[in-house]
Amino acid sequence: MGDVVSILVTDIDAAPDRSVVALGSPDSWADLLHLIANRPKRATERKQVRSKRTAQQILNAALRVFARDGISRARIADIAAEAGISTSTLYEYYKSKEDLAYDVPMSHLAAFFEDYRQAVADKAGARERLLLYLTMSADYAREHAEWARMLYLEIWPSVFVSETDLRHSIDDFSRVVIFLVNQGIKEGIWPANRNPYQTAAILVGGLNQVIITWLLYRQPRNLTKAGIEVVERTLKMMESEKIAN
Amino acid sequence: MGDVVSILVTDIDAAPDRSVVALGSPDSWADLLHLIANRPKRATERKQVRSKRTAQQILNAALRVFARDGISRARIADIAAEAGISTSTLYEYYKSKEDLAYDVPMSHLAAFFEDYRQAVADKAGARERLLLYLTMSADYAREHAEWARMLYLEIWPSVFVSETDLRHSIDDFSRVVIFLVNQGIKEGIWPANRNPYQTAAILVGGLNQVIITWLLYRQPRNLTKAGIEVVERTLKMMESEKIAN
DNA sequence: TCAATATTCGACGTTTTGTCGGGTTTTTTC
DNA sequence: GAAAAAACCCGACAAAACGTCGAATATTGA
Repeated sequence: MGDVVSILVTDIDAAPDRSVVALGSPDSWADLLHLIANRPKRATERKQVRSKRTAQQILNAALRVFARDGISRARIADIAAEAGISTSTLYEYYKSKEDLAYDVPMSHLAAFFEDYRQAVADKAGARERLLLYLTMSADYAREHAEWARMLYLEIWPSVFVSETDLRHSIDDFSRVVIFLVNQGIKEGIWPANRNPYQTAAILVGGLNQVIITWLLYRQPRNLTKAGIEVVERTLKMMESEKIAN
Repeated sequence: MGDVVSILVTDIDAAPDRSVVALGSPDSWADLLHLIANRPKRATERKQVRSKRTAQQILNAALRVFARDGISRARIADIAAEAGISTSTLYEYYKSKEDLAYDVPMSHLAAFFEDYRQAVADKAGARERLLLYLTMSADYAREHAEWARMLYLEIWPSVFVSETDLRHSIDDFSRVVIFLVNQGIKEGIWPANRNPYQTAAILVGGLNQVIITWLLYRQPRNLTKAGIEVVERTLKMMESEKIAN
């Protein structure tokens, strides 16, 4: 999987520093949901209506062209043409192709978090919340395949995402899983003698593997179903760990 | 995780075509090992000794520069300079940057397969072979971090690898896991009512997640240990599935 | 040794990225 | 509601990176 959950680590060293702790491990579920759904968008917000429309057209065009040609092969001129503007206008919005490539996945990621925030509102237990989260992420990839292709297969793994805002959003993805794993341990669903980061890695890794395989080969055919199955199987195995121990 | 194991799928549709079956699912373990360790190298083998040395220098230089700057930011001129040749000479060896980027991981991948082939010689059971395979892959990533960074974080997930020779080697990685999972099912170690592709996805996905986290953040500190732990835990969980069922 | 072949490189052409100055449209101010 | 300010847009141009070609050099084999 690549993917989206990679930072199983951010919080580990955070203990000494209050501010990082506050950001890294919100005390409550509500705080965490609020955090992930409200990451600052672009610093350069556009003022005029026409301009907002242009900005949106650029994002749409970029998604199409990047998905079709791949980021490295895609040309800025093509994206501008697709958006119906000149290349120099595009540079008015983004300082480089790299900058644009990193911004494209952001809006969708924010939309996913918002979707989840609403869907999870009436769920209480860690298991139910986690199951919903992971299966929704598979389903979201299926529904927005162009975007998922770009994020999972090109953007996420890039070493240099580390330096961008996008990194925070990607970190958020795993932060949620780790929070819920810890909650589940507190609830006694899963054994406490397991490393929660490792648990999260297995859950997310397995699912992402399935998602990526689907993105590349459209196998398994029904991603939604396959996502649910792999997550439920993994969760069940983890629950039986307690017994087996 | 990206990773290396992605093609959990290749064999599925292969049944009707004999040649594909033969290639995709060798009957014996020995055949499979032979296959993966002997993928054709470059088509353009060099004739002169001087030239072979130059070819090696290019690969070494490319690995250093790609790992340092990332593939998209790396410049062909820098790689040539690092290799002590002119850029036009480099084009004598590779027709494009992309071509070079895809070739760099190949030699190491072949070396890994060869290492494994030797190490597994005296192992018999599917479980032991699989455990060795996966833990060795984590350890190999640790030992060759620059290479692993390039493969796991940049090359592997790329959409366009599909079109290259590299894809075959990457497919080989998962082919081995799937072969061993099936062997384990025959041996009765794991339950037969599970989808072997899914089983492989969980094993590889979880491990790769750990490897990628290490590549990005050097966490967990001891990758070798963490790799063994996550694989053993997953294998144990899978064995207890039978009981829990 | 010398002819045939393989390899190297400097010079040059092409493509793509990115910048700049000025013109146009929209918003703000009075 | 008109003028000033700000935001926006684009054509022309500069810079950088990619990639090609033919001549020069080195290697091989007879």
